[in-house]
Amino acid sequence: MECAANIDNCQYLWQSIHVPVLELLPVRDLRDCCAPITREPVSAANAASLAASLKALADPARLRILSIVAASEDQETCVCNFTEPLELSQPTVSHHLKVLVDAGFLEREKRGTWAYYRIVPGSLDDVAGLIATV
Amino acid sequence: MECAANIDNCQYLWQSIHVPVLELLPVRDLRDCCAPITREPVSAANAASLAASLKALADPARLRILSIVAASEDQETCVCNFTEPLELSQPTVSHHLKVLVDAGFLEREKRGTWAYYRIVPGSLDDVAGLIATV
DNA sequence: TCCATTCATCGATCGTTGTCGATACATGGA
DNA sequence: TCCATGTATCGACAACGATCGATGAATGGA
Repeated sequence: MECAANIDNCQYLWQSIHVPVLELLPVRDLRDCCAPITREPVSAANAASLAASLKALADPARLRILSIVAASEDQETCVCNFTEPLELSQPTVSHHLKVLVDAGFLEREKRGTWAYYRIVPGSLDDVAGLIATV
Repeated sequence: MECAANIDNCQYLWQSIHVPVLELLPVRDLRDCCAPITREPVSAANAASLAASLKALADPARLRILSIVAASEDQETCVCNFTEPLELSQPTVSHHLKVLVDAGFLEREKRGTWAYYRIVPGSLDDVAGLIATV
């Protein structure tokens, strides 16, 4: 289930990238105050999609979680490695991990009693690229 | 006052970029479950700073506002151009504009009765660059 | 089979935030 | 000076989200 949600999210991100965000359109009517809009701004759907991804990133604890995973030797970490540096309870850490998995930034693999998290390759760069195209 | 807040925010962003986010540190103690951490993760302060910037961006209306400004012919727009495409009330639009100005993504200039907004050059690319370094 | 450990989920709390109507402020024209 | 217009601010409300303790589910070992 988590895996499916993850794939969906990746596809969503992928679509957002390959949809032309800014397209040339005929100039609109002049107004009293401002210059006309020469390009079609980002659509409401694309804005909502990117906003959802950014919302998943816009939390100090989640940014540090991603950083901790990226900084670990095997590029993966179990939950027990987060609670101490973040100074957060285990349920709270699990909550943040779920948000990041659902948003497509982390993938989860359970081996025995432990759950290991890895960064989905390219996911952060994708969002960074989308921001620059707004 | 708004101008000062704007400058402060830019400096904050600037510092975040030039502070080395990931620094090499001696390997920590091995644990039972996970590989050791080989690099120092992003600090709590830097994470909070970046999260604040991302939080300002993580809203569909604000992303569309930035897009509308970027798509306008003179790279600047007055408030009256936002309410219609966003389908939001004027106070709500003003609220979002204030958030973006406080976060350092927009700058505001009042000419006569109208207020014009421009994108602070490089601000979006700065955040995009920071995401890739997490 | 029983227990300890790891992690996810649930329910509750409380601060944050997006939204709007009402209002205040500023500007320019009559 | 008075009024119309554009914009910001205020106050309130509802929805959201970060957090935690308690609990449940799964796994592995004794």
